[in-house]
Amino acid sequence: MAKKKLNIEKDTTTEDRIKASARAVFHRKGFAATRTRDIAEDAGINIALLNYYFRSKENLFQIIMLETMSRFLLMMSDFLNDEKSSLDKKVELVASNYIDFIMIEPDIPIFMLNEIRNNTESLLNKLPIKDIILNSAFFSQHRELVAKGKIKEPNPLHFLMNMLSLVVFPFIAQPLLKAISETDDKAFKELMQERKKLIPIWIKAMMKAG
Amino acid sequence: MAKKKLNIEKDTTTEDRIKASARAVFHRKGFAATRTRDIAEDAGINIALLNYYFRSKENLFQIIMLETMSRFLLMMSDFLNDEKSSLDKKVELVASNYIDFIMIEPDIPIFMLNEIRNNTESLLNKLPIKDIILNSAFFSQHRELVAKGKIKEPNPLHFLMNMLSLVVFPFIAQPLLKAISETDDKAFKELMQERKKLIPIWIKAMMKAG
DNA sequence: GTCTATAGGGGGATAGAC
DNA sequence: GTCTATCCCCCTATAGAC
Repeated sequence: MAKKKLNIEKDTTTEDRIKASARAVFHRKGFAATRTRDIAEDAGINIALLNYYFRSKENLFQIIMLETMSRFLLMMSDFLNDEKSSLDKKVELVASNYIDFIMIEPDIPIFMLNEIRNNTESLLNKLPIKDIILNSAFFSQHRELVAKGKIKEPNPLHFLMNMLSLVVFPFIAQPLLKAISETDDKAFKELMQERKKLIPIWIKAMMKAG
Repeated sequence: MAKKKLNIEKDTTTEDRIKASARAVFHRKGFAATRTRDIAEDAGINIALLNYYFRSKENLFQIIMLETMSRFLLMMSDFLNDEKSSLDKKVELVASNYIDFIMIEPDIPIFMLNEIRNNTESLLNKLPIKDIILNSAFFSQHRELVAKGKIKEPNPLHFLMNMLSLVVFPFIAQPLLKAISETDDKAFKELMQERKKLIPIWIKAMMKAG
């Protein structure tokens, strides 16, 4: 233990190493609590070089934030727009893939939601969020099923909220839930694996009920 | 508009006014992004006085954090331990009251979850979280219904997660959801009102399904 | 491109008058 | 108790050598 693994690979450019470190530290601590020193140390360089490449902490943050959000959005778009699959299948896709994604990068959800709160829309307006989500196959399929009477609650926003809630929230509340239930890391991961199968079943039951 | 309402009431003690301001600012911006100057200004006093009463920013934060978490825990405990009501009824209680609570103080959930992430358990261990939640009537009722075959998924943690997810997550993701769907504040509040009735119905359907 | 040294400023905390 | 003035550290950013 001890000795943290630093991000000093020889086969990447300095710029990329700084970005990788910035991403890691920003995601873990958020903008305000992050010091450029931490990023520089993690990347194995000094602050001067960081500013040489990225001008300022603020600017570096904007770059990371934009990339992280684009990545998230692109992933969502892929799942929600797959024309071939049914709505049920899409729920399975989102649950399974998104849980896998968050397991690998557990800091991203709370990081994004927290920074969005502060940046109040400045960033949100730079991305075509509305187009991607609202015009997705996911939403039009939902509309069809509502028309056919297969789904009771007609508002697609409730549907989207429910799906994201059940998938994402347990990770955001992870420390609290662990403390409540004396669950260790291994057991928690198993719970999340179970949810990959359970969430689609639950969602299906909800659609019929209310 | 303009002119922010400052917290300068004559009928409270200075100490209480500082605490009220600290609570407001910490909740909104988190520990790292908060400056003691902001708190002092909001309370209508200066930093010297803040340190006279509370010694340090860190100490003031600990006090606020502990109070906020205690308050949250006490509320949960009240809902989950009401011996008279059925499990279904408890779900209604939590959904309805907790949504009302968050509407009044929308910053609390993400504030708590975010600061818990940084403080890593130091604070969680000061509170009797486990006892209050795990030994609650809520959990024993859940166990009974599992035994009777009325609930399919036996793990009470899934049940707790689902309930909290459906209630809390939409508020945490509020800015994102608003951006996605072009929902304004009024419409969003109506959605949350609808959820007070919908969540208990959904939960009931989920229990039977998986 | 990368470093050392340092400027510049902001923010938490304290001394001391009232 | 409350204020003004000030200290001092830490952090971002830049100047300038290599």
